[in-house]
Amino acid sequence: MKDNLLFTSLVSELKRGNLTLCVLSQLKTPQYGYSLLQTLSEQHIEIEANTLYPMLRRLESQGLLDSSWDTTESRPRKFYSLSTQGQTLFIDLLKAWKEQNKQTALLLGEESHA
Amino acid sequence: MKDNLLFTSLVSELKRGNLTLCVLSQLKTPQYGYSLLQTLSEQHIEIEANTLYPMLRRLESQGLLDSSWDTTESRPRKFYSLSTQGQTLFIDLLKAWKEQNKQTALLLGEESHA
DNA sequence: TACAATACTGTATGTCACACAGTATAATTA
DNA sequence: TAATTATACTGTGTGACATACAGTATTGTA
Repeated sequence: MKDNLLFTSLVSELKRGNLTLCVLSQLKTPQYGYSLLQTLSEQHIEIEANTLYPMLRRLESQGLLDSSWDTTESRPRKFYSLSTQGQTLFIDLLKAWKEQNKQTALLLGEESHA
Repeated sequence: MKDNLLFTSLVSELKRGNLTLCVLSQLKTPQYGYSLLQTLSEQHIEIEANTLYPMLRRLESQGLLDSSWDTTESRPRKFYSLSTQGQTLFIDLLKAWKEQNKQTALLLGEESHA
């Protein structure tokens, strides 16, 4: 719809924090990168491999995710899941997301019928 | 509530794109930095001066805002308002925001009663 | 047997929120 | 009337992140 570069980058900024929340929400049960990519895509959450893989490594290094390699299948897969800290943080982050959305919607709502 | 640094930075990421949208929404009528700071604060949108001022300059340099100095009052004030391009972009960005929120809410909603 | 799909790693770039530092005037208060 | 606070900005640096680009290697399929 919009081939405007500026628009694209603003939408990207819009997605930024949301993507982390979405990924965390999916990792109550272990998943590996590629499966997450597909799950999220099916749920209409667009995230690129180039974004997801670094993000998973980052979240692990921050202590929010645990990981382990599964080598029993045909192909080695790195499974990630929420650590204890990750679970707690996800709950708080979800709360923050809801609160922020509520306030933003109020602001934009008032504007929209002005 | 949370003095956790990691949590703080994740919330900050969450706000990132939203703040731009909020600021754009307020500039259908001209406002200056300091007044915006107060308006947004009253509407429970937390944004720091250190964030807002560079953002206004950025949005102007990107062509989304026009600006003009008002020197008739006691204190010089730089007024910003949406440019034509800014108006169009705001409408598209608002659409993108709504769509993204809908999809995210669906994903998180399904998770929350799992 | 070539090609697409799967499943990653590693590095570089540009943008942004925010910190920190600074300038300067008006209004308030002690 | 002197000190302080609120107003109203500019400028620069840092760290985090999304994404681009490049690469590795295996499996399934046409």
